[in-house]
Amino acid sequence: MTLDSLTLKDSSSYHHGNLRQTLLLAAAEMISENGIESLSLRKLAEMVGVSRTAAYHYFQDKNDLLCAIAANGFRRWQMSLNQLESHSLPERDKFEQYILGYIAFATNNPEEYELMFGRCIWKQFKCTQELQDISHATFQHQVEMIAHWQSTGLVIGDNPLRSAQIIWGTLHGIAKLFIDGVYTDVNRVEGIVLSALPMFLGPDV
Amino acid sequence: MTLDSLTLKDSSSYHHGNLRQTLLLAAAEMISENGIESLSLRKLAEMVGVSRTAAYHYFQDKNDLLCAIAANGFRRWQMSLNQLESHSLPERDKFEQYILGYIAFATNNPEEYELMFGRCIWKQFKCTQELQDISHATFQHQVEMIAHWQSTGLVIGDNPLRSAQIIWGTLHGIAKLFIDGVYTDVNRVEGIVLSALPMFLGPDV
DNA sequence: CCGTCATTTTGACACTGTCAAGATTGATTG
DNA sequence: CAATCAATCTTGACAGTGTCAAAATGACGG
Repeated sequence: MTLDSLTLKDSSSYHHGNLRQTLLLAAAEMISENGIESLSLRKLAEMVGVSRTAAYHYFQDKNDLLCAIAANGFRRWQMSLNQLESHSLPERDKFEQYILGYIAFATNNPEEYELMFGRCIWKQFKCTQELQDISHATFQHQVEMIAHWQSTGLVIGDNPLRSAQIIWGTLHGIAKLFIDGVYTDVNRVEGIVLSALPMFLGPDV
Repeated sequence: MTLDSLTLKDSSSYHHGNLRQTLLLAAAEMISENGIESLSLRKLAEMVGVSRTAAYHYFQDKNDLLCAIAANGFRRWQMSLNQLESHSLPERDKFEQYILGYIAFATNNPEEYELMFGRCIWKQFKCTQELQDISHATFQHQVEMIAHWQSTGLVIGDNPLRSAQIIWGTLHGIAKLFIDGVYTDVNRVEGIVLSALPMFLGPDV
């Protein structure tokens, strides 16, 4: 499977073969290059070498395509989580890696992150079932991780859901202020989140 | 100045008189009713009773109008801050009121908040000078408030800017997860932010 | 009354998402 | 092998958008 087969249609063949995959990849690239709002179905079609409405055979509408990209993002993030858990590290270091990993994921894939957690999809109640499922599973996964760290006394609080919401909120807020350009120096984000870390730790660590 | 004079053009007169104000008010209402992305200059013009391009005499483009609305939001928020400071309250209660006030402002005016702190304006580097000025002043104001609370030992940390960034990040993140519909039960936001509050307090309070 | 100027309108263009209907093709039958 | 069928892709069309250039309108000072 060459790159060409994923980005350009072999102009001799009417049927593309793997148009859905190609569209998803091209759209993801387009988005990460120039932002979500720069994605147009028509430009996408032209880039892939297909007519303007071809995508409608695989995606109900533009929102459906965006949901699929977001779902891919959740899959990647969950793989990150699994990989983190498979390492054998002191729990305190694991927690730190979780936090740094979250920020890294957000700042390295800002547009995908915006799609996953932003208003674009969630606010308008147009969330695909697929996206609903994978995102809920991911949330659940993270709550369980926090709950575990809390049960060992590493993380403060006695309500796992509450703690997860606060920690997540903090990470999300700091990430978003950078992603959206309110904080302008992206290089400082690690330092900020590292000084926030002790806030979450219990008294004995 | 009646409501009519602010929303509908007196059809007998060619010149509107206060079109800029009228456009700003109508746009703000339109946005807070149906969301930022539902604001169209053409619908706005029709609602105000004026032709589609009339707004271009007062605003350079759509982005310019959005910046003006955001700037109004900053002015309102800064008045809130001033009002809070003028009250005579124990500092600890003032801090709590600050936090609750921030969340209330964000959740009561979600679309305006999104405009003030979201990617829509900041990410695309199309920020008006007016908006630049008022927002910087507001940020500065908040950093000074945190710095003051920190100097008295109420708030943890020794770096005022750092602490301000973290506190603001946390508030922003929690607010945004609600506003954008990731957290769905808006009524719980106060509880969450109140349990986050102790994280920020020094050891002796 | 005339001209200047701020203000508003009209016409036009390129762009967007999306629908309905038709064209093309590979696969599956009889 | 040929005919049918279903999947796939294209064409035409429509309403909507932001925005520019040029024209029209009205108020006001000379």
